[in-house]
Amino acid sequence: MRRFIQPRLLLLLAKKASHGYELMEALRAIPGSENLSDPGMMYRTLRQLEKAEVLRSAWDTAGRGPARRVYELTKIGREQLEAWAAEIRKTGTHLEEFLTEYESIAEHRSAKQRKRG
Amino acid sequence: MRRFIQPRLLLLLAKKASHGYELMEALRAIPGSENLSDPGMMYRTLRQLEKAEVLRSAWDTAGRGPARRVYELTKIGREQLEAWAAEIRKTGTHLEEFLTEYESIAEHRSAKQRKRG
DNA sequence: TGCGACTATATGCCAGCTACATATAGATGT
DNA sequence: ACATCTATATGTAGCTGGCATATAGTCGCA
Repeated sequence: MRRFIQPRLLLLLAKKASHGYELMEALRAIPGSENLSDPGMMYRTLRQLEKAEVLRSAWDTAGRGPARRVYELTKIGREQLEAWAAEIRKTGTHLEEFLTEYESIAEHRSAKQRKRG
Repeated sequence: MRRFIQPRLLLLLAKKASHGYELMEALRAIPGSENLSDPGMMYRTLRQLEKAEVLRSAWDTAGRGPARRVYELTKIGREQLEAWAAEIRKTGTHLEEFLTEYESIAEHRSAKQRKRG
């Protein structure tokens, strides 16, 4: 699934507004999404989503450490997330169909092998 | 899922040796794989898989129409397909986890909306 | 026999994406 | 003062995907 970082970010932000660094660490903690936690990808993707009005951001200078750019979902963002969910459901179905097909021929093959052996 | 054309081709070829044009039409007929049926992609991917010794090919001049380059799986190819299946199973799991999470927050949101309304 | 449609393989190109490296800088602890 | 951590951002090179284009054999048919 291409651009899986996008739905992952939107889902995280749907739960709670957050900034790049925190999102990066959150992704790092999700099995199967570790590879999405590259800072380069992160920040560029966030800016791109903001440009598309899927997210909006504001600087947060309170708290400790350097200033953070805090992102939150817009209405478009919530709709986008729903669209992603629909697409991911479809993709999941296609993957299952693939596996069913694969297992049917794989079993066929091992049946023949049992016969031969 | 990146490069989904590869597992799809390998699965088709695991069932039956075939050539580019036929594989293209086969993909076109599989729901969710229509977009993989571009001839440019097809032929390049097939050559690439042959170079990686996942497939082997031979010209077939019998039958009607122009000569066809017929591909079949190698042993490496069958192993590769099995590896793809394993990866796809994993990806499927991650997608399900995503959807479960999404549905939990989506439900939460609509519960709040019902309360408000 | 000439022409269009179909079958078949192949290359060119470019925009966008990904991975990896690097730059910058404020805050914190010792 | 210096290292480490937090935080954001850019540079770049290679790969991928989508779309267009080239080439050519075969078939049906008018």
